[in-house]
Amino acid sequence: MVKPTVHDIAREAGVSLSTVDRVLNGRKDVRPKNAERVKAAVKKLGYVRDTNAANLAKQRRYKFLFVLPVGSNHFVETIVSSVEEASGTQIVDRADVDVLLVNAADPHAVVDRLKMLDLSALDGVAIMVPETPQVRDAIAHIKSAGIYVVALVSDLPNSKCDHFVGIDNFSAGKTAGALLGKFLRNETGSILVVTNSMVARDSIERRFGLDEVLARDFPSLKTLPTIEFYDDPDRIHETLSHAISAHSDLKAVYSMGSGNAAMLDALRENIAPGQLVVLAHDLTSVTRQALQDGDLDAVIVQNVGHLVRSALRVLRAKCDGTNIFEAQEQIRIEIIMRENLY
Amino acid sequence: MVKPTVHDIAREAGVSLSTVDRVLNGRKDVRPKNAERVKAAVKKLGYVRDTNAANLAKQRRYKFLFVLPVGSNHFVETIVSSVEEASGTQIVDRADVDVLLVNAADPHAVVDRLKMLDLSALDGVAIMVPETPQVRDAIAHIKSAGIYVVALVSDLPNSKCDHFVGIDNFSAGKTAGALLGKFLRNETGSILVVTNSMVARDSIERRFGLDEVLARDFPSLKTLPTIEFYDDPDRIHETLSHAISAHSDLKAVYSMGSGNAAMLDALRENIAPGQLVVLAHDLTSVTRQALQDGDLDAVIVQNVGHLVRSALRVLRAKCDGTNIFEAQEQIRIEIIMRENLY
DNA sequence: ATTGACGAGACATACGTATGTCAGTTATCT
DNA sequence: AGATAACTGACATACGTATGTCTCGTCAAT
Repeated sequence: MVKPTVHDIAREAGVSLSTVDRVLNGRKDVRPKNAERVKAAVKKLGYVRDTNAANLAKQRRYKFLFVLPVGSNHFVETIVSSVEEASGTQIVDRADVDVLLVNAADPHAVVDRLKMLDLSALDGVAIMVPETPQVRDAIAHIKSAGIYVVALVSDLPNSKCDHFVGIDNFSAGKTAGALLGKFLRNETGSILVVTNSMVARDSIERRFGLDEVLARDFPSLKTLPTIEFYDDPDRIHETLSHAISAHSDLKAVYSMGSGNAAMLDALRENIAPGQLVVLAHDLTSVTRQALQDGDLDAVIVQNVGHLVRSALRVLRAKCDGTNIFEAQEQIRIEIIMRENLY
Repeated sequence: MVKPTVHDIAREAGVSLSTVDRVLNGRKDVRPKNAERVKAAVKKLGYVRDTNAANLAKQRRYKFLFVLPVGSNHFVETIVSSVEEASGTQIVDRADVDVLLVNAADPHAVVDRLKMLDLSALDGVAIMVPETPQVRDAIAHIKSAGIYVVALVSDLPNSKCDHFVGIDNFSAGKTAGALLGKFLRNETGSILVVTNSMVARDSIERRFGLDEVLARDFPSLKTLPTIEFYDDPDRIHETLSHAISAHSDLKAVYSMGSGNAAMLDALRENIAPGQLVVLAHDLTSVTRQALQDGDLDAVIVQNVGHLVRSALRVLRAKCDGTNIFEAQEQIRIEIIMRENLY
């Protein structure tokens, strides 16, 4: 049983190769009746286009762009280096991949940068910025140019993206809750929740998930109101030491976002090692070191290499018009401790 | 900057296309001097063979085989269905994938089945059986026929495999130890360790890892000698209920291998839900349900889809003579709870 | 001087698909 | 009916690589 080719289709349908090509590539100038016969032949013979041969013939190179937020964010740095790593892999075969760093804090700046893109030389964009009305419009504009867009890390539910590559942050929060609950089995006390900013939807969703699990399954643990850092190390030190002295029953700290370096510093200054359970998100040089040193009990992770490769695979599939294999593109919520660090 | 082709190499080296082809494909009839010039040109222009075009021209289809143990093993079932799922993906493009089930308990039977293989119609094998001298010889035989072999799940360190696809079981055991230690924070007591058989190297390595972490980091927890089930449900019930009554300070059960269904049944009969911390390996229908029901606190997992796809990617890369991307082929030790179940 | 082995080049064909040209055939509209 | 537009097929060329055949020069051994 050998794979059928366009020639087989042409023979089966009783039309010429040109007509088959016209049907397959959605060109005009083909009678409905013949189009039907070609489609029937495709179905009957189980023809699937040989994407490699097609791309070879098309001499096509894809151009993909990652739009990422700049800033003092270690997580983004790991994404950038994963993108660079992935360039030179089978995945980015026949594709050029670039990274564009934008100031995500300023929606207008983001949109301005997006407007400057040369859309004619672009096939797909993976974008990681908070969703604002301006951003939503910019994405609509990009998409109207026939460019595929996937949301990365943070979903953009109101923008018409082709795909979301990232974890479900509500589940991530629930996972944090379950982990804290099990780490504090049979204990009573309160949990400090910190993040850089509750404006980011990620933090909001994680907080919801956390509260749901703790309230339902671990009622002896109480979560304190979220403390926001606003990227200010001084504020981190001050608020943390204040919270620690204010809550004598404090049992754990859960950091939902970035700013882990300063937070860990502040913890080291104020409490003895191992006194509190400490949980954070994302594997960076900081959290990695903290796991090694025992300053963090566990980190909730979305594998960045997987994230980047998945985004590239999805964009390629969209461009090639092939199906994506859902199971492979599912980003898992991983729990990393010192012992299963990679 | 466009990708150089064989034509560019020929021009650069001042030889004909045929000569370039002879050098690139290791054929004879090339003067050393010319071979050098071609190699220099390849390096200078940064030529990399277009694998897709090459495979297209070669009209090549690869044939891969998964050799897996039969038996009442849910884990193997998940592998088989992952293999079937993956057939029909980009990964197995230009490849046929088969599964061969063998009776791993009988090394001679395994070897007999391996000897019956038509090696001329085979390009790569992913094999998951315990390593015995007979198996080692059979693998050497397969390899001597120019077929690539990767070890799956259990490493075969004394066989000359091309790759190992699976987790480090020593680290997996350490992860279990850390998890138990953190789940039983501030508690004192003993931990029951069960498995089907300590003959499998996986179990031995996991046990080593477990003991190392518990002894070093959690000295208040004591591990009991490993109980072996030998695939006997009655024995599971009997030994478990005996162990539970014999150790009044029992705090946790860690199941290192298969046989989880019967073990969970036995636990449900003998103890109240939530009384013990329960840990197991591998995500199957059984452990999945037990996580949902709260009968298992966590499962240590090697993602089976990833496992299968990695094996296929590695085999393809070996056949194509391309590099494998290590970071992508690293199988991670995942910790799954009800909240991050996928 | 002849033979033969080896090294090298020129050229052709193929893989499955894309795409263009051009001549020729229908269908549709006035 | 004639003009026009819509459709169709035959054919060629290309993508980058593989692989075959045929030719020819070189060099050493007979």
